[in-house]
Amino acid sequence: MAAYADVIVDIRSGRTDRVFQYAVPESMKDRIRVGSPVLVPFGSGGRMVRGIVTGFKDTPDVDARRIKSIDHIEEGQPSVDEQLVRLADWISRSCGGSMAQALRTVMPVKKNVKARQEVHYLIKDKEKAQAYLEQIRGDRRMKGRVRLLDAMLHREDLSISSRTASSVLRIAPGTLKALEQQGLISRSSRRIMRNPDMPFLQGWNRVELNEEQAAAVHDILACGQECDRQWTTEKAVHLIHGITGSGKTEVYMALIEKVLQQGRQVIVLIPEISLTLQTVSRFYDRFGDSIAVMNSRLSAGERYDQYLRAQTGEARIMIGPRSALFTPFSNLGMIIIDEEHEPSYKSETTPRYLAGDAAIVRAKLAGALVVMGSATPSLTSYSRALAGQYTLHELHRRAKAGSALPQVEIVDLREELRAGSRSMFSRKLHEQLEGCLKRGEQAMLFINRRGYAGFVSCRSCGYVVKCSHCDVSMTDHKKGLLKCHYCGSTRPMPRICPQCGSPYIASFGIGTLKVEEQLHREFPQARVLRMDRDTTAQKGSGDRILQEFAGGQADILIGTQMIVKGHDFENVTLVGVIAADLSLFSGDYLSSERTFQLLTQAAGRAGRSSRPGRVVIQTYQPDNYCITAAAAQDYRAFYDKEIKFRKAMHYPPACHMLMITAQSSSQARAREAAEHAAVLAHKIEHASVLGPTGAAIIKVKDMYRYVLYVRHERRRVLAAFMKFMEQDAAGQSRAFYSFDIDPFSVL
DNA sequence: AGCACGCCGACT
DNA sequence: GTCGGCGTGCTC
Repeated sequence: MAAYADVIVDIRSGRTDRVFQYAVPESMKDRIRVGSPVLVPFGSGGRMVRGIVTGFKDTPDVDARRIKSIDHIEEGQPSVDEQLVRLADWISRSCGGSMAQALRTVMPVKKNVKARQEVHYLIKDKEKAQAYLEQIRGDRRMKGRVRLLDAMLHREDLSISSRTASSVLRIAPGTLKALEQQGLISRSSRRIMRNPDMPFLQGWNRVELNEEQAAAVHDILACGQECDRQWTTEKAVHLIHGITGSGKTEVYMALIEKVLQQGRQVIVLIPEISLTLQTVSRFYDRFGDSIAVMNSRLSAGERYDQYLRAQTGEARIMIGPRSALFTPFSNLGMIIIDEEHEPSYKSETTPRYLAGDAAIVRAKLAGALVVMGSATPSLTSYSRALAGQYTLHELHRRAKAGSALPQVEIVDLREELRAGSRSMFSRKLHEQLEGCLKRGEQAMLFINRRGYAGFVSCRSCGYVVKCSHCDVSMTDHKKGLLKCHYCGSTRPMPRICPQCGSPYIASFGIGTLKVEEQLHREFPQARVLRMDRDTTAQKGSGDRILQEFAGGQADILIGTQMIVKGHDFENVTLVGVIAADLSLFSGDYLSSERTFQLLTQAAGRAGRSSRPGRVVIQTYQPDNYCITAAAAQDYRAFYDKEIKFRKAMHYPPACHMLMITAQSSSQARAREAAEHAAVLAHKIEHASVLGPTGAAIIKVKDMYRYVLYVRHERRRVLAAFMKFMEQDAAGQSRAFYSFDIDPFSVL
């Protein structure tokens, strides 16, 4: 073992963001390794600080007399996997932020002091339990009990650990207690040792794969075998582009099964928003409690338990949001990223890593495969797949027998206005809603409130005011003034439409509440549920609304984008998009992509079972390619158009962009700081600099904000500049800088 | 982040 | 003459 260790000293400052060399005392040499948490003397006075070992060397880099010794290894503190230390190094270099910050993001949370005992519950009498289950099935107040008994009865040993019951099945402690008191289950602290070699796959709920699905599974596994010989990105990274309802989840499950059979583990990333009971229970049905679930709602202790389950091999599948990427599996075989295009796969705090890119790095370190899937892949991923960097798999057919893609109609709202229809429901949508209600089927109304900031458009011809330099829409900035969020140019609000001369030009804003009111007026008999940020503020209320709707307790569900993400409602035959344009001109380069994704996903909610689905998309831009392509569920048509636009405008993925925001309570100082950053940015070779300009909302919480964009072909160059700026800024406290690298969701 | 070193104003 | 202000710089 080497004589010297590289240690990252964990101090909350960018100034010490480098390794410091320490001597390894003889007594530690057999125990210390990369990732070990250590206590080292740092600075004058021999003050002790925490650190993480990131590497070893035989020779000192500096005068050996200056090198101190490691004090001790912090036993009991969680250590970091060697692979994860290297992943942290990549994150720090490619996404900005200090190495200490990167290490903190890949590290497990601090251990909970109290040791956990293994409590198990066992079904006492199988027949009795089954009879009781049938008796309460369908009772909505007994949902937890049904879930629990179902799971337990499906297990060979008729038992379940309390940990699995609460974290995977979300069973309340009271439910367990009640069933125990009824004498149906018994509590014990017996430890069931699972034999890892035992066939543990239960095999129920398995679905035959169709040809397309089977082919994708086969091809991916074949690439996996080649990767075992030599790992390459082309062979290891797979993008499944499958239309809504094409059964991507079944493909994932088949893959997971195979990887588990090889004795390797799987990480499944899903967007935070779809970490619902429905999604997780699907996996649980198939794989039982070899599943661990990460969730932002878990406490630190619970989270650590999930880590432990993964580390000890008790769990072999980790399902969770992007942070699940750092699960310390020893023999990781596959990382699955569901709904790959979702914005929640990018960290919104430093380090701003992209789960997809980080997954590829982790997979490379582990020799594992990456499988990304989406009905609407991000432009970046799809362009990489077309360029041959990833292997592309296309699923063109809906998996469920008899289910077809819905029939989509676009309603031109300009025509509606001309025909004298002033309601936010077009005649077409009104008629469809009526029919839907009459047949006792359900409808979803989707309104994208994100565009609330207010773009300016003409109600008569659909004209949208755009910036002449940037080809993005201008937003209603303050009274009478329009502004471009990219270059900062302004122009006065036109009184009449510059295109058709109509006076019906105004900024546009509409919300879910308005839709609900209108619905009550036009369909007083309909039972309506509303789901948006206001109604889901309470923990668990989102799940409740969705379950009520799934249970048929409402006819119409109104909501923002949160209702379109991956929920399967069998009885929904109509989807209405109130104003498709709302997200189209929100003022950033991603607005088209986001609109297309939302519309495609929304349309995909209709007709999931055998009854035919219908979709009505209302818009002022019936000819816009985002809308026509989404209506036709034609991803490729959208992609081809959009990628041309991005290339022409030098927007990602044609290049990378760094956004620097300078903030200060003094407007002059904020502007100065942004200008200072711009001067420095201009020195980067092959970079182009946009701005600085005042932020769209210049003053937030009494802080003035100026933004600057730096474009460069290489992300690393931008990350390095960001690091430099962080340290530069720490030295001169003229203003406070914050940074973001593309893709940014909102500007 | 801490802590020492360092070079200018009001004090026992 | 000295105590101490916190500006600047370093920490293996």
